Amino acid sequence: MPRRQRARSSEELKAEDFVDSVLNFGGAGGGGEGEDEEEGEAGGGDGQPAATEYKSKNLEAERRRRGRLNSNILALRAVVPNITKMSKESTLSDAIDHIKKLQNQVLELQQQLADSPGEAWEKQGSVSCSESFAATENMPYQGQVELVPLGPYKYHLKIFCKKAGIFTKVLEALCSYNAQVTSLSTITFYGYAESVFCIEVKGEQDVVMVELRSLLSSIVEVPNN
Amino acid sequence: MPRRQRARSSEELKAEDFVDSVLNFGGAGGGGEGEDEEEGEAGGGDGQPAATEYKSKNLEAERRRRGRLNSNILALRAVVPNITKMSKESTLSDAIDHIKKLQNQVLELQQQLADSPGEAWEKQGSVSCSESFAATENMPYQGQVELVPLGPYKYHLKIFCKKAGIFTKVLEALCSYNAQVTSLSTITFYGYAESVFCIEVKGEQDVVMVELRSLLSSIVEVPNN
DNA sequence: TGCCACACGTGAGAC
DNA sequence: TGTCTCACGTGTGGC
Repeated sequence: MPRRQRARSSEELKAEDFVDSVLNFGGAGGGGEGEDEEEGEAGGGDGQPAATEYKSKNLEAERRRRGRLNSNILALRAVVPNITKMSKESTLSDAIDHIKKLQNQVLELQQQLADSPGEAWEKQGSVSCSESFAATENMPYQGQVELVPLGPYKYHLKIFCKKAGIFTKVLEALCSYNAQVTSLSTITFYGYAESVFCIEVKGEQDVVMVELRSLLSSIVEVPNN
Repeated sequence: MPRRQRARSSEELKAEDFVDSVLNFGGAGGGGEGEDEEEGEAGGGDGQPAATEYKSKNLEAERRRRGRLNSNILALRAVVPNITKMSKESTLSDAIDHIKKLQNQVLELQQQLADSPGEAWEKQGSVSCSESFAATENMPYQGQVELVPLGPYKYHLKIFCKKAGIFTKVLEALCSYNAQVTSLSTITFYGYAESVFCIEVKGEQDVVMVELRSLLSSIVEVPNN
């Protein structure tokens, strides 16, 4: 045991020599064992006082790499709201949990939004609420578009569809044809929606309206994304 | 220069001694400089052949810690879909980007859901879409509830309000009063919504319906959350 | 060859 | 006191 201790201390001394010689702690380490490196430095002839005597090939590169890694950990800690402990490990764990939570949240919200239109009645309401509706199951789904002339430049646009994104596309299509929406009525049931737009298109010819109708049909009949 | 080289090599020798003595590379390192450690081992008296001679206090602990850290990095790489490079640094960067993206997505979806009823027309459509609506600004907001008897156990429930959560609460209230919703019509405009429910309440007395109406009023007139 | 990313064991410091 | 976390420089393998 004492011999082991002796051997260990001798190793430690050598280690200190080595580390100090690289880390420039030589001044603090001081004393007798420092002589070797100082000798070496003096021989090196560079004017610097016990500094920059030997650089391992990739000392600075490794230092930079550590810096980048640390910055990333820090940035990760910045974007994760719930940090339990200020340690790398818990930071990573919290980040993982947070990502999972966010992914679940996104999935939930998308589900809610997809089960619109009309306020996501069935999903947001509890099951008993859903049951309180008169049952009308297995309604066959078929997107439909009607464009009915009402008068000069006025039309009724009726659309029957199911998914949310379609409404936005319809609105954009109307915009692209300079159609003014003067009123809008939507009836919803079990996630299906029938909407009636009152639109005004100033000075457009019938052929253009046929084009618009065709565009709307392609939108509504597209498979639900 | 040659002297510097000499000094450096001497340091390297010491370093090798130290590292070898710890890493048990002594056999490979062999030769003259190995004598020191072997001497130490022999002195130590443990029968093992040049192995496990000295363990820094927390060698295994640090090894475990590294393992945990690595596992976490691996787990992080597992939950992040877009991994650009198989490196720790890019893994962390990708994780950060993914978290930011998810957070934005959640915010967007929540916005979309909150800007219902009626499919978030104004928000999802671009500004030009919003402008294509005939302007009806500054509509004074006042939640309203009407409960009109239609026949035996049948009522028309008319609700005018703005926010999404209210619909759910209304539905729950109807459920709690055993009101069957036979049909529903919603008209939306600029985020406001007027809904007409056709409901059936079997065998309830008028006083209960007054109670229900009062409950619905308290729901609708609540400040927008 | 150099460059890059990684794992390694160690010492220092916090608790 | 021990335990834990971290930063450090080095060796090594892949390109």
